[in-house]
Amino acid sequence: MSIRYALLGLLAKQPQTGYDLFHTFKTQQIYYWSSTHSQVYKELGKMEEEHLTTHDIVYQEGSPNKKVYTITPDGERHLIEWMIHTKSKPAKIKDEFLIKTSAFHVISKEEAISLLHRMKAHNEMVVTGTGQWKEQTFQGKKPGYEQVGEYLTAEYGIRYAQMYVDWCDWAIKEIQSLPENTES
Amino acid sequence: MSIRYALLGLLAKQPQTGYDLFHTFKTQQIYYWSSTHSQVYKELGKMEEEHLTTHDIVYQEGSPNKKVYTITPDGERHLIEWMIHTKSKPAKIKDEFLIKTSAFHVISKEEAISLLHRMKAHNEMVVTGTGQWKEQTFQGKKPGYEQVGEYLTAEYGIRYAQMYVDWCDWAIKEIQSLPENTES
DNA sequence: CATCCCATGTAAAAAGTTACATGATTTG
DNA sequence: CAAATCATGTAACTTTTTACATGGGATG
Repeated sequence: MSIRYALLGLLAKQPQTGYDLFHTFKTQQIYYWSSTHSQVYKELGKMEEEHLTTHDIVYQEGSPNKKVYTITPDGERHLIEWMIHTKSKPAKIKDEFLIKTSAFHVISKEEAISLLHRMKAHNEMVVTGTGQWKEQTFQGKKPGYEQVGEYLTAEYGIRYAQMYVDWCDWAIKEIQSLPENTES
Repeated sequence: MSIRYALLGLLAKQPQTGYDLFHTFKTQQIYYWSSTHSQVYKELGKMEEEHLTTHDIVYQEGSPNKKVYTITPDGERHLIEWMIHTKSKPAKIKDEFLIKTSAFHVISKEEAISLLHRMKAHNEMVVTGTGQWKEQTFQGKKPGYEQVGEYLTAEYGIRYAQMYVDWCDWAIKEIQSLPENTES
C-alpha cells in the first residue's frame, strides 16, 4: 500500500516507464525506499485500474516498445491527500550490520573492528557517489522548487552515510579502548 | 531468514521469552529492526525445530506461564558464522517521510515546512529518549565487552536521530530561501 | 469499568522477492 | 561471443502485517 506513494511521487515529477521507475529505486539516490521490477509493474497495473495513472505506448525501433505512465489529476490529489493528511509511519529499517553490531560480544574485538572498517569504507563510497551525483545534477546552484525533492533527499543521503562513517570511526576507537572479555 | 539472526543476537545476551523479544523490537532502542509478535513466535518455533534454541517453561501464578528461550551452542555457532562470513546485505529502509520529501514540489512551501517541523520534533524526542536510556544504562561509564553491542547501537540511534534533526533544520532554511513555483 | 500489561498462539491477507520467460541491440 | 542494457510481464515462494482468539490481574 505504500510503494504506491513512492511511485506516484516519482510520476508526479515526470511521466516514466516501469523500467525507469525500477531503476530509480535500484540505482538512483533512493536509499530510502527499495523495490523490485516485478512489484513495480504489478503496482502500476493496479493503479491504472484505480485511475491514478494512465499510460501511452511508445513504439520504438531497435528497443522494445514501452509504456510511459503518467499520473492523473486523481492520482495527484491522492498523493497530496496522503502527504498532508496521513501521518507518516515511523521508518522501517532493516539493517543487518547493526544486528551484527548488537551481537559483537560473541566475536573478538579484532573481528568486530574488521567488520567496522569494511562498513566504513562502504559508506565512504556512498558519500562520494551521492556527492558527485548532487554536484553533477545541481552544479553548486540551488534548485528550482520542482527539483527541491531530489535536492533535499540527496543531501539527506550524504548526511546519513557521513553519520555512518563517523560512527564507525568512533566505534572502532571505543572497542579498542575496552578490555576484551576473557570468559565465554 | 534474517529476523532469525536478530533473535539469535538478542538471545545470545540472555535467555528471554517471545514476549520480551517482541517488546525489545517494539520499544527498546532497536530502530534498526522491526517485527511483530506473530512473526517472533513463529520464528522461535522454527529455530527450535532446527535446534538453534531450546525453551524452559516457567510456571507463574497470577500471570500466564511463559516459555523462556535459550540459544544453543549450535545456535551460537550459526550466529557467529553469519556474523563473520556472510556479507551484510545493504540496509533496507522504508521511510515514508523521505518519500513525502521527494514529492514536496506538489505541495506548498508552507505545508512542506510544517511537515519538516513535525518530523524535527519527533526526532528531538528520540534523541532525548535514547540519550536518557543510555545514561541510565551506562551512567557515563564504558560498558564491559558483553554490553558493547547495546552501547554502540544506542550511540548510533542518537546520532541517527540527531542527523535527522539537523537535516530538518537545514531543509527548512533551504526551502525558505527558494522561490515558490507559480506554475502548476 | 475501561484500558493496559502480561503471555502465546493461529489464520488470512498483503507485500515483497526470486525465478522463469522472451528477445533485440549494444558494449567490451 | 559473453555480458550488459533495454523492456515487460507471470508464477511461485517467502516474508511481513493485520486480525482473530483467549484470559487473568493491575491501573486509573
